Amino acid sequence: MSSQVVNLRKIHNVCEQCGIYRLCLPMGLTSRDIDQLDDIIKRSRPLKKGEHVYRAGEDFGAIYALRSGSVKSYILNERGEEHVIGFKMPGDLVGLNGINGNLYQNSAVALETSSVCEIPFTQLEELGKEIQGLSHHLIEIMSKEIQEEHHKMAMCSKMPADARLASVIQTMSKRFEERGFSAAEFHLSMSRNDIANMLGLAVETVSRLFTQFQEQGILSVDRKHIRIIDAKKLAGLIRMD
Amino acid sequence: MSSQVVNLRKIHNVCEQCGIYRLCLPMGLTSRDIDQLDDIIKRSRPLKKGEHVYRAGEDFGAIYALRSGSVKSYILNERGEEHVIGFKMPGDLVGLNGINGNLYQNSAVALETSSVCEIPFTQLEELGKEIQGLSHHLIEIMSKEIQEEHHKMAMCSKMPADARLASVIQTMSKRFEERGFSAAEFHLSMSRNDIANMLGLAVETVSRLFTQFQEQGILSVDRKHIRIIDAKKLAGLIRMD
DNA sequence: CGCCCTCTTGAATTAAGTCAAATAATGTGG
DNA sequence: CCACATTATTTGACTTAATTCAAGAGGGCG
Repeated sequence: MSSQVVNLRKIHNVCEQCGIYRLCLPMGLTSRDIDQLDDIIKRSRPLKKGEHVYRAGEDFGAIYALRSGSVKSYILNERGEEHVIGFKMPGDLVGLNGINGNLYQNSAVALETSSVCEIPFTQLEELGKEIQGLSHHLIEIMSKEIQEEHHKMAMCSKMPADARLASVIQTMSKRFEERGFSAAEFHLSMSRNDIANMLGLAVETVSRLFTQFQEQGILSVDRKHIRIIDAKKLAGLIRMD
Repeated sequence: MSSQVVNLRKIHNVCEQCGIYRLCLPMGLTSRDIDQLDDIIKRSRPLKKGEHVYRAGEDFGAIYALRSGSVKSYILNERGEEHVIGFKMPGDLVGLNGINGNLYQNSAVALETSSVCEIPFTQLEELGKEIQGLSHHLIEIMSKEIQEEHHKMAMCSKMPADARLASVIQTMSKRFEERGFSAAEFHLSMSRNDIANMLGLAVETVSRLFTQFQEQGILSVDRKHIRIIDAKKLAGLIRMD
């Protein structure tokens, strides 16, 4: 019955079962350490499309690892208008912005049925003292997020519309590939509006660009299903103004 | 001679002498802890205008706390064009982007004579294990940087040109105030070009806007010296498209 | 003192936005 | 499961904010 024992061990250690743990917080930890991390993580029922992981202004208590599905983070301005910050995929952490000031500064909403692991932050920090490398890894993840924001900033402020959209598609493609999916063909969970909003463009512009990319033989677009036909041409569009 | 003892203690503890340590990494630490932090920090000779703190692509070894002066961070694209990410003031940390991947991902250059404290990162992490709150504080600083990047993103991608410039001026004003300087009157160390570049605008546009703000009685502008005449009007310009 | 670089200003151009309307998807209650 | 209401996407025509191009003014530094 040793297989039974192994199974029980595995059932306990949900992180190691998880398809994307290599992209997530447990990355680089030993089996034993993952076990400890596992103990503090709460797994919530799946969120339905439109349900929030957390909302701006709520007390910060935990960061969330996205296990499946996808999430959009956004802020609302004084006039109640939404501004999309970015899209998260399985393995990504959301809520890191809430650490400073102990309040979430943005909101995170499920774009499709999604499940998240809740990681209470004080417990995570406690654990960081015991587990070699955990704090460091968290800091690395945050450093990466800072890099990515710099990249998005450079993109948004100085690239023409077509280059911005091409860049988003290329980034999505890479992220799908990292997660073991096809880099050439994937499903966008966000609306045209969300994409336009994040890029600082009008929906109409994004729509026209999708049409144009298709006419130029760069993409094949069927509603939210995207197929990259000519990755070289796509990359060639990505340029500064 | 107790005053002499105190002085020697103070000479050793450069951080506590430093006018901006409350905005910097030592924030929230005890005197004793600051002392330990002090021990690992290297203080380099002042950088002259145009000298680099670090360059993109160099091995990551340390983060830098800006002690005096100001620094611009930027990236170069494939074609060698510069893209300004942001401006740093005393108390700010630069180089956090290098943690992930162990390479600096952007460059940081002095905009005027500036001095920085070099904080070797592996030693800082070691110290984090001993000093209660140090790791947490670093994580908070990074969280704040993520928040700020989100803010800049929202700004750059969806605000009209005048709102972007107004926002930068307001942010600068707040940051001067935090550092004990006048919120109403200050000197910009960066060029019009740098401001335009960061905001994704043409230099000409920024120049015209400065003129316009002056005509509207919002600012008084004399080259790089800015005086805010009507902070309410300035704030009123900050809006989404 | 004069050259160079930054900044400013004006005129013409253009990329992207707005407005309007048709079409396609999605969801909802009966 | 269908019919209708609602929302998302696409397309076209027109407008505009901001850019580009061109040229002149001002400052700072060697």
